[in-house]
Amino acid sequence: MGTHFASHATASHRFPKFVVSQGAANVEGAVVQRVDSGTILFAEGDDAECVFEVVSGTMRLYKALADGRRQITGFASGGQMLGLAPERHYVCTAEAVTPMVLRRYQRRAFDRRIDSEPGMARRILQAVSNELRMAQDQMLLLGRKSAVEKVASFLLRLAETEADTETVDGDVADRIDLPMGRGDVADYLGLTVETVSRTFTKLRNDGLIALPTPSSVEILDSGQLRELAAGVADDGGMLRRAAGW
Amino acid sequence: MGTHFASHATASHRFPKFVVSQGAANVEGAVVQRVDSGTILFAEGDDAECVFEVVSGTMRLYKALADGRRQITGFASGGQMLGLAPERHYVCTAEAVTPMVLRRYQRRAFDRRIDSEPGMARRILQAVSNELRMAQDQMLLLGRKSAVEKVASFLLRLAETEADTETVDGDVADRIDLPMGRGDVADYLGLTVETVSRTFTKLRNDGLIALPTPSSVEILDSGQLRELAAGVADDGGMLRRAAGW
DNA sequence: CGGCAGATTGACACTAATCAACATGGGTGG
DNA sequence: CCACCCATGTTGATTAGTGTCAATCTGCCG
Repeated sequence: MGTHFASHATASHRFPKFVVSQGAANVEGAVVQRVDSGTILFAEGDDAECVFEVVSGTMRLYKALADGRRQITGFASGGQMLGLAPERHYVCTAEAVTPMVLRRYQRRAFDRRIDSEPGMARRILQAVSNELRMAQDQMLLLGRKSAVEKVASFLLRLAETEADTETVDGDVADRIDLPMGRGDVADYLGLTVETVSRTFTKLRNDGLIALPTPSSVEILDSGQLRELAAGVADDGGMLRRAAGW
Repeated sequence: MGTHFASHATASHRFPKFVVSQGAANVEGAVVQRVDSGTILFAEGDDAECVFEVVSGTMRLYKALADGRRQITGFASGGQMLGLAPERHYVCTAEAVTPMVLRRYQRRAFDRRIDSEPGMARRILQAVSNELRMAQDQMLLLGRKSAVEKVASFLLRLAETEADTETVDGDVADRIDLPMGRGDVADYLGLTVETVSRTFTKLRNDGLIALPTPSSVEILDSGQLRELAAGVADDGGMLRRAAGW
């Protein structure tokens, strides 16, 4: 790891837009709300007054250190709920990657439903548990995977969620659209923009993926990608060759 | 990061004891259970048939890659619940670091109480949310902190939890007992044993901590430790000195 | 067409991993 | 009771993998 000075933080990271446009349609306690990309929906430490549901678009959820180093803890899109955990304050910052449509609920109304509806708390628990499971996978990725393994895992995860929303079976999509830029991917995987870029290039040169544009990826060899993601520690035979096996 | 081959995995990691001794006392659906250190209480992927509560001792919770690389996602001690999330399978492995006393509940009985008692689901939700918050802190640590920052954060976190259980105020304990070895600390922080050891030594030489024994730490300068943990990127003036400021 | 943000590539620096030797210390058997 | 042994921890030398700094490329929008 380097010296960590946030030399690559861009202006949009440092001075994000705090404007939150007010929505219109009101359906059973929900307010539909439209926000521009770059909008900070809520910041780490804010009073958790609302719960949000993503209708369309992608958000980045992150925590940051004093000097600007940032760790994206997850991306939220299509149907995902934000601010579910019954904490007094938001535990991370939520910022729009793309223009978005959201449903906003008042925390108080939400809590009432939790206490009244029998199955409600259970459903929320299910959602939070799911987040926890993903968080633990991410810890394994951040703590123990190499750059290629991280990127491979990331691509496969995206491919699976895209396949879930588009198809019925548990297959992976062969074409992924990346709503976020290299900087976001880097902050998600605990890498730098340059390393992410180099790793994409390496995977392309090795024939595992194609990059029609920087923001769209085609998966050419999902098998090898999966091996990398699972951490089989196959480095293309470099070790074997070096040792003369 | 290195080549990741688990050359430092010890025999106890590879061939842990799977024996789980059967307990005796039965209090309102709970079975008290005693296990030796090294015992695997449950493994990642096992059917989640029981919920456990730690009475005494410390457990490591971890996920592992195919080649043995291991990421400890957390340590569980005094009063903490394991296997709360309503998943069909355990999402990580739980192994005793020290000899332990546990209370074991049947999952089915637990689910019944969740559905019957109104406040129950909410309390579980609270516990799972707390785990999620800690998981996100850990992601920030793993993805964006340097070795010293990681170790400083780790020590402070331990000191705070020890203070919570011993004192009333929010102060930190000045003396910490580490139930786990350097290997566990390394796998928790995404480092190697050697780096953890070197970092402890560095903190001792800098006068921030004392090490009466390898498994007990005294905090001498919690202020500077906190600065390190918060990521103020103060490297003790190394940069300035090197550049001749 | 020009400008600019994002992405890529290259050269180099540096952190932490690897490999290896040595220290410590708690337990066991003679 | 002491010597040995093995697990654990520490320290040293070297290197691999990423980070950093800097230049260049690409594509989009005014």
